[in-house]
Amino acid sequence: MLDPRLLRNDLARVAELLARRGVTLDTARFEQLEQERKRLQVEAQTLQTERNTRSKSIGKAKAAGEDIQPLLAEVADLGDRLKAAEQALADCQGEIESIALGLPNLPDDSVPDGRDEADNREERRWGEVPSFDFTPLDHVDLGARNGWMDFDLAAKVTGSRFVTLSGPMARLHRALIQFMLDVHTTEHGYTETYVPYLVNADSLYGTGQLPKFEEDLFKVPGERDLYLIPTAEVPVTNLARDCIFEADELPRRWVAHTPCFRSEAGSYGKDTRGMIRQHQFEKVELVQAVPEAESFAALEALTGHAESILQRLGLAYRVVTLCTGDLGFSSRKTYDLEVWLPGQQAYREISSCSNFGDFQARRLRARWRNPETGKPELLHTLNGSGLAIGRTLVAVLENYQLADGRVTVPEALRPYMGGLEVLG
RNA sequence: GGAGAGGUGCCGGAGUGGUCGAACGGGCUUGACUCGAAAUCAAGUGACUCGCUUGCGGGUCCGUGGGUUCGAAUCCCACCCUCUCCGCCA
Repeated sequence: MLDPRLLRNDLARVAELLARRGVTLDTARFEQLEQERKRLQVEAQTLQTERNTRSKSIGKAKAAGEDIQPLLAEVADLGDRLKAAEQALADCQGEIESIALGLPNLPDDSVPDGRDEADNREERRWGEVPSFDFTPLDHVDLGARNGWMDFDLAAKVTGSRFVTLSGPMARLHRALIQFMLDVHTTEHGYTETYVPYLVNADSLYGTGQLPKFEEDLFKVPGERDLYLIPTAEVPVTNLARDCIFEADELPRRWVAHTPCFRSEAGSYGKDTRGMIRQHQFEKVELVQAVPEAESFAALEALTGHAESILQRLGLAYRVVTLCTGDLGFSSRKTYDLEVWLPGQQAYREISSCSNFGDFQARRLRARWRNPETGKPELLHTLNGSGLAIGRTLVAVLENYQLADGRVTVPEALRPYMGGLEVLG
């Protein structure tokens, strides 16, 4: 959520920045609601003051043994007027809040303007795009070998956009998870964290998936509705909800491996082949909570942590800054890491590293106590995939394939594969 | 699933209708004492928010949401969560 004070005091600038994202804010309507809010709030609070003072004097009079009937008569209609005023204020504030909850974060100045991913800005490339003296297969064909990867089986068990892995392929999948967790915990200073895969609505409001993006989620109906997590970002970032951290407890760096569940509504016909876009996939997620001053340095560091995984696996990739039109709802700046996939002859997203500023923290009431002021201040939250496991598996298969369909195991993963050098 | 207990400030823990944002203890901060420290003494110590604004004055918050009342931490209703015992279970 945006800073309500900014919305009040500099609405024109907010509207201007939102326009960069292609979002139109009805400033006239908003200003009108704000004025209304102000008027109603003063009115309601005046009535509350009156009620408080009068009730107190009734209490005193009664204690003194005086007749309170005349006093009671004086306040006869106060309750009704107060109730009406409070209701009007609540309605008005509700309306303002529903607008505010629907507004995305403001893009940082360094974010390029643009409409869609075609306008993203490439920052750098790493690694050599492999060349083959044969026509490389994609991961679906490679995985079909020996029944290691089977989409039909998964379709029978569940439906489309699921996969089953078998034998060494399943082990390679697991090896990637272990490898990534080990690197981030031992070398990058993250604390390994295990979290629930079902979350309540409050958590999803906190990180911004609700109220706007419910259709992307799998909902589990029950006495109290729960949702399957679309990313570990939700449970992990919510660890900081309603917290006030001391300065020496920061920065917080969490890493968690979780499955992720996405309904992929609206992506019909997109990436229907293979493991690129599934309803269920694994991810190792990096999450940080830091003071504002460290926010942007933390984004660079976090992106570097994710990059280091690709580098150790020897996978060519590029880093792009998402343009305003491609930026996620809660993010003010995002770097995507795109890995080279020989099967598609293209760079494809494998990690998304975002700085949310205080946008999530405000919804979460995630704060820290600034020793300089002694006051609680909103934290800045960040997260990034480090990395998406399914897509990394795809990248390893396609980039390390041999002419006969076998696959070399990247050296970094061999300790996790019992020393195995070649799959197949 | 059955039975019971409970959710109060950073922590422990009082408070069962009126000056309670909340006793008391601990913690923490500051000051005094001390060469220094400990002990002791004194003062201070919640969050959020509104209006005018060096400052001042309000409001809200005692699990959450409703209700009763002039007035609710205290009474009523619903829900959530935690703990104990029994059952079931990986």
